[in-house]
Amino acid sequence: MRTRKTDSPKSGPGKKAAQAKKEAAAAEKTPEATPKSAPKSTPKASGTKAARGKQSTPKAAAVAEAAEANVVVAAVITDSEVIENTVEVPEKSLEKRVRAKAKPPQGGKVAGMSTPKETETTEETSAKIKVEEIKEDVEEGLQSVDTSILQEELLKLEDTSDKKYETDVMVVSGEGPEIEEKNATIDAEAVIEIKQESSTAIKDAPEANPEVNNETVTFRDVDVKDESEKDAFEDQQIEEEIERDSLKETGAEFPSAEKGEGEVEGEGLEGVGDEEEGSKLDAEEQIQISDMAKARKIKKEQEIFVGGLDRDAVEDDLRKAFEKVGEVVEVRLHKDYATNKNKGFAFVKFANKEHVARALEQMKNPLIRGKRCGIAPSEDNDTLFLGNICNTWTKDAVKRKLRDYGIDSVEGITLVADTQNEGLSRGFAFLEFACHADAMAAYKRLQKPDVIFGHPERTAKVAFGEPLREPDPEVMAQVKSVFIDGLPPYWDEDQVKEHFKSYGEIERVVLARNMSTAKRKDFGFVNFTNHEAAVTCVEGVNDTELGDGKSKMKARARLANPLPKTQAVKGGMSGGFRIGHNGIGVYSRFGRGFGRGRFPSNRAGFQGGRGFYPRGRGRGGRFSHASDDVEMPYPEFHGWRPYGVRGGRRGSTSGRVGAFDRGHGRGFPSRRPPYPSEGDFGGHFGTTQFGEDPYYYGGGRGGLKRPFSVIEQDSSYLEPTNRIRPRYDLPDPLSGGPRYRDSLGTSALYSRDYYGSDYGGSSYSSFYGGEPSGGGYYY
DNA sequence: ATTGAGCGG
Repeated sequence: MRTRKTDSPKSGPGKKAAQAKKEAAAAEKTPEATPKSAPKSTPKASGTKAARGKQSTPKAAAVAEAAEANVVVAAVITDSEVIENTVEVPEKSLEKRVRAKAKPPQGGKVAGMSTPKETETTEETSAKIKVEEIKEDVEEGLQSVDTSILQEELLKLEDTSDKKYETDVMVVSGEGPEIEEKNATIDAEAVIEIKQESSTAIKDAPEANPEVNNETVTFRDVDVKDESEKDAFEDQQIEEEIERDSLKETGAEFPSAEKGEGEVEGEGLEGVGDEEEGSKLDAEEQIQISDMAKARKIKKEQEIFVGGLDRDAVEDDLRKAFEKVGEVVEVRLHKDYATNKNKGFAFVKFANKEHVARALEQMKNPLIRGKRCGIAPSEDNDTLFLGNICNTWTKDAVKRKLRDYGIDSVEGITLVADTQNEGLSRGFAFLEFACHADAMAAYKRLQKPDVIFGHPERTAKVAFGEPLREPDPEVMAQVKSVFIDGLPPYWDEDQVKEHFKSYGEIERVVLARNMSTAKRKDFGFVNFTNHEAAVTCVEGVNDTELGDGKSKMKARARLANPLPKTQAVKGGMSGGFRIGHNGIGVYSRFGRGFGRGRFPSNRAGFQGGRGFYPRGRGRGGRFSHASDDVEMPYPEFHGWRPYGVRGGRRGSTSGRVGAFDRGHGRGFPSRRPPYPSEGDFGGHFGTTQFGEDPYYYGGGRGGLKRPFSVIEQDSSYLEPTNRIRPRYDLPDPLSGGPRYRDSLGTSALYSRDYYGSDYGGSSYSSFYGGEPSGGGYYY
């Protein structure tokens, strides 16, 4: 059963040129010249490697045909209905996307296949994989198929033959009404070759031809009804990955990467998944990474993320909307061909970053297709998650080990402590880097199979960190109190006041010493009479040493957690009263942002621990001004639900209508009670099924690194590490692994940790019942 | 316990 939609997803001007270019590139390629993508081979598989070498003419023909086609290669597993993977330009992305989107076949059957250096048992496991099994899974509708994995497996099977493992490939060419589809049945290898051809073809033109980036991908995940809510994040992740590869492939275009075409290509085909021995990234690789990161950054700066789109919105709707504020160069609307609708988000690329800035200024909540949306900058993640660390290790041990692996660019390590057991960690840490390039380089290095952090029989897990949350800028802009960690314990209130009075008029000082509740006694609060003084204090004090010479202590200062005082927060009608309810993604970082470095932020105070607000003269000054918070409050952007949703929540998009409306007492998802403003702290957070909005983009220019919450509802998405190198540490094969926190668990976790202890249960007056706004009960 | 600790009123 063919279910593919026939509409043409793309319609970019200049596409023809790109196509021509691709064709030309493809023409130059001979099948023989195509380096085998060399799916990582296990020892067992190596015996069958020969199969890869053989080139058959029918295949070549199919390859040629596909390469000629301007875009889509849809792979359908023979005899299986339903499953299709349709990928549009850039073709090179196909494999990556498929891999990224699909979850591996059940039970870890495939789990090891891209992890050549796994244990003996693993190899055996993967050797047992049969295509039929995969097909069964497909037919059962249990999951989508990771065709790249399938292909790899096919190649490993001793008896792989063209006959046996045919795969339907749908080639779509043309555009608009002239779109033409052809089905061709070819063998699995040919599919791979097609992919390879495609990927080589695109390398000629990525940045030069923006339209080739006008990709849209669709996957028919039969086990998911409505994926839209999680798609944004994963798609961006995937986009990034693709982009990374794409840039990598075009390394030759970058000044410092002087690879020959063949090499570049080979390199590119190896992709992220390659797992060569070798302990360090070589210099060239480093350079490449840094180059692509630069290019990436530039590209990212030229675009914005648009979320909360009406599902029926089309590229043109976006274009029209944003043309008002800048020259729109490209609209990448992510679509779901299964439903023939968009996925609710898009990336809009502008001519330059000034236009981006303007858009961010003026189009905070654009009305597109009649629906209020939200926008955010598109940014990078500089934080790595490192798991599987022996829990007795100290931060220093981690740091040393990282050095052993040649990673010395870490700017900060947050080794998460085990609160129960003094001195032990919870076995994971966050590594902060100065930039995405550094993080990426480290990521690559840590991917290698020799990376072990003391955990017996376990390689470390590496991934990009999930975003932390940031409080509403408007709210933070009113905080007058500074939380200071590392106050000399012998200071009393007066001494503290004396020490900080230079920053502004101090209303009051509260020391932990005098708090019965405080576990530590080395922190305190300095309450100024105005926000500016608090900010000044934070910047002045942070990372300086305090003390009278007896014992100096390095202090860390942050704006204190805002006190959720009703409307106070609202500062009029516009504003972010939903403290702790927003979903601004923030990656904590050290030593950046604030002049003297910065304490790692966390969920900005709405986590069991109150956070340090990472904003300020944010992020290298790219967008922020110190006054941002004050002068330019960003309206909220409430989007989809973040975390899991209890039954039914996820089933439809209708409940999301008006999700971005706020402050008017209406427009919230129908199944969700209107937010009482502080109910977010109280009732709301106590009620775990109502999670935070993941797509809150409060203008995002502050610490927002990624406008998503990454928490997954189900396990059909693989995070980077998994895509690249599945591990065997997934205790529950059916769950997709422990990293996929289930919705309720997640919800509960967040509810408790973020908001529970401090705010939970408190009853604050409802916004809807509310007191008049204004005032601002912040300290 | 493989996605973050530390915050009063």
